[in-house]
Amino acid sequence: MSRTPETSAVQRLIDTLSLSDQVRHYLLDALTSGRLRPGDRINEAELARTLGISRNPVREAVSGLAQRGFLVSAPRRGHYLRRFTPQDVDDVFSFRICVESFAIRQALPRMRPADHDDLARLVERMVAAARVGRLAELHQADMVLHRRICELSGNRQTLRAHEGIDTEVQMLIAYVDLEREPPLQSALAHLPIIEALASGDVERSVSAMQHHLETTWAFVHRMYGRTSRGEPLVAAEDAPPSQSRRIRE
Amino acid sequence: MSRTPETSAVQRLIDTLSLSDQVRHYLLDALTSGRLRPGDRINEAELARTLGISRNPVREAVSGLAQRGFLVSAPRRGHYLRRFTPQDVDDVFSFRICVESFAIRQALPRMRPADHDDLARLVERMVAAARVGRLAELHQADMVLHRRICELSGNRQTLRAHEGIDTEVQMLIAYVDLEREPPLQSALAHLPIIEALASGDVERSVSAMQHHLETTWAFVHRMYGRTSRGEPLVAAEDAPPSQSRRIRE
DNA sequence: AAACTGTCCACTGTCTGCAGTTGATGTATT
DNA sequence: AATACATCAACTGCAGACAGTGGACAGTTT
Repeated sequence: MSRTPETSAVQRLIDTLSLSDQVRHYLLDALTSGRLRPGDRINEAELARTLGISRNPVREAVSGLAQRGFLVSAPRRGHYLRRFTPQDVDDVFSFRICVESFAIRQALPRMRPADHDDLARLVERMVAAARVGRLAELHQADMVLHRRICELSGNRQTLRAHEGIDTEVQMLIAYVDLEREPPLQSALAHLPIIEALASGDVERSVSAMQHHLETTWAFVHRMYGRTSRGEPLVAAEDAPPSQSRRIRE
Repeated sequence: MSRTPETSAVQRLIDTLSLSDQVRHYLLDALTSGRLRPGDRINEAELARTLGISRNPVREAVSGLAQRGFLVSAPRRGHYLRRFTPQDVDDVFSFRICVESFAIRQALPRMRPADHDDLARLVERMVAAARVGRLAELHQADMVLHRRICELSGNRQTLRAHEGIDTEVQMLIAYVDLEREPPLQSALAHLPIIEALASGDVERSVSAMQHHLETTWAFVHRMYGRTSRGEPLVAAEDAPPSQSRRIRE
């Protein structure tokens, strides 16, 4: 049996997903990559045609993302990517600090040497990627590092919450990447965190994480101070309903 | 024009929801009320027949709840309510303490006298309900109180996270309400919290909240120590996939 | 010219039907 | 009797189609 390259293995895994799951990933990527911009509506029929499938899987994916808060829905008028306000940035990042600090507190006592090595390798990857300007790889490793800490906490609720936060953050920065933290600085900013973790000092680790997140927060906030000026900021969560059918029971 | 009672107004509001939204609420109620028990499978066709609708709205609701983690899905074999382990209890409650503490820190500086009165009235309702043994009303007010604090934080992420936690907690206690905290004690336990909030002392408020949640945590944990003994505890998140179709890119 | 009204189109929400898979039941084989 | 295999019913995943609504546009009125 001929060995297939890694991408094919991944591809085979993807192929086993239901169509609605594939659409969900497709849309999540569109959201977090900036291909879909705030205010953009999702045309179910058109998307279904584009993907070569029927509308049902599309609807399931879209409706699920709306339930999770990544899309807003206007009854009878479809779903769209909501707009972001400076307050959204503050909400996400302040909550993120809360969650990731908690993750560190739960993770650190459980961490073994191999885990510390893992994190160190991730930072190395970030630094290397930053040096050669591979930004995508840098941000990928960045995301993995933060998620890894949540995984190490062993708390499913924490990990789940982080998933949502991470998606929010990626959506926030997806379409305003005008000015980011310098890559190398961004990569090196994680060193104090893993060093503090390796030392076993919980409070120092939490402080380091908070400092790092506050820096990122400030960058994102600055972008929103500029880019969102004058735009209609508040998402239309209203919309008058209409029809009237009821389920039995 | 004849005035309709309040329930009709609510009913009219529900009627304006799409069928899938109605099913979603129906299922959430089934989950949190204990009508659906851990391990129970959801038969889409049967549920659709019961509700007198087609399978599509049912599928959308079910798939959304699965995406939010309230149901586990086994490809080609349907969705079911996952089983709960003692660790799930610990995960939920420790994270809940994290979130609600954070909510207090953000909410307290923003609270106005009217807000404190609001919370006080809720506790009064709880005590009154506890005295006359109206447990449903007690727990309802309890839930509203905790959510209200998250609302007062003004942080959408916090509120959203709390929604998930609250659902998890209700699912946890829905089918094991063998021994709960005595009603009156449960109601009175909230007094120190709102008193501390009224005094404006953040740290004391957080401590009071943590103490209260740890008490509840201990009660729920004790129930799981007993009831889940011997049962298959771990949810089946595995299941071998099969088919292979792909969306066009 | 502005506001109002009627018509039309695009899209969502829902329904019915079909194919493929899964798990179960029954049968044959050792 | 136990195991392997074939058969079958039930259910999920998906497709295609229809009805009703919302918004746009044009025509009419003041």
